[in-house]
Amino acid sequence: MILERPYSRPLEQLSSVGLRPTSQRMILAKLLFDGTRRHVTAEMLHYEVLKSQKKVSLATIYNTLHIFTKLGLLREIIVDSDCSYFDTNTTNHHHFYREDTRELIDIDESDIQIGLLPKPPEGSQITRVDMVVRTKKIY
Amino acid sequence: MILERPYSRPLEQLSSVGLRPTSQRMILAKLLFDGTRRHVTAEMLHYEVLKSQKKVSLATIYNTLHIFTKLGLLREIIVDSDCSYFDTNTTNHHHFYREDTRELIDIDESDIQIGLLPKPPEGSQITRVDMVVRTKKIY
DNA sequence: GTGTTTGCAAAGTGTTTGCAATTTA
DNA sequence: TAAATTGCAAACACTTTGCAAACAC
Repeated sequence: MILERPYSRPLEQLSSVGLRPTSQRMILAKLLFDGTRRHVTAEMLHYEVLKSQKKVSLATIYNTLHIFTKLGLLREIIVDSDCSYFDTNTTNHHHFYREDTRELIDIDESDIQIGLLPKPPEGSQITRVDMVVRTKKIY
Repeated sequence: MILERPYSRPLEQLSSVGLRPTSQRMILAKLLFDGTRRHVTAEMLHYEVLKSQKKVSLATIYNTLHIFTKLGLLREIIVDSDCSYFDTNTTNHHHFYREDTRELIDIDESDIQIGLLPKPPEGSQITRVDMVVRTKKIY
């Protein structure tokens, strides 16, 4: 597995998409773009912020996650109707979803071969292929 | 494409899983198990019930969809954080999701070749593989 | 009769929004 | 100082739940 971002560059991430580096965005960007692939929910991020003795309102976290997603810094992953996950890996890849821990785990695109896709419905074009391999705990 | 249920057998569907055929369940089962593959949301189903001059409360529709899902009559498909879809086709298959119309379209398992899956995370076993091919409108 | 099922209304949950105060450039 | 951003609290949409009345067997 190759990491595209070997070390943290939160400021560069923000300025690369033309966003003002406000203190809240910097706090979030540092947590998100720390060089590892992360899958976070708004609540998880909020908790991490508080844990680090800082403060960003939940509303701002939601707004920021969506802004980051719209600008291509994050990708939203829909696997659970209860909450949205945001992935710092915005390249094409897939996921295991552990239903026991509600945890997402990357599957590299190269680790799964998908054959030719059928033609999309008339008048529409494919934007993205998401494969979710759901798993449960072994008892 | 082969239909597993060439004609409607709502009563058989209910009794096969040991559910009492109450009038509400019969109304819903007739709409759902009409022999075609359907993808419905609770709201859609509610609307169809009202359109046919009948009445089932939304709460009962939600409860019934979940009971049917738990008993294997339906499969829940998660593609949109705004609402849950329920699929009358409970065999392994995949979907196109038209983001413009919010419509699900079946892709037969045989229409897509998926290579070997990576080993699932330690302590977990694969329960299901969901592929969602998202599409958008061509302008 | 007895346990199951229903429907209403209320509550719950994750998320979004309006808007005044604050911050950035 | 003009425009962007934040945070609060209220609003929101979808979904679930408590409970009394109705129903199935």
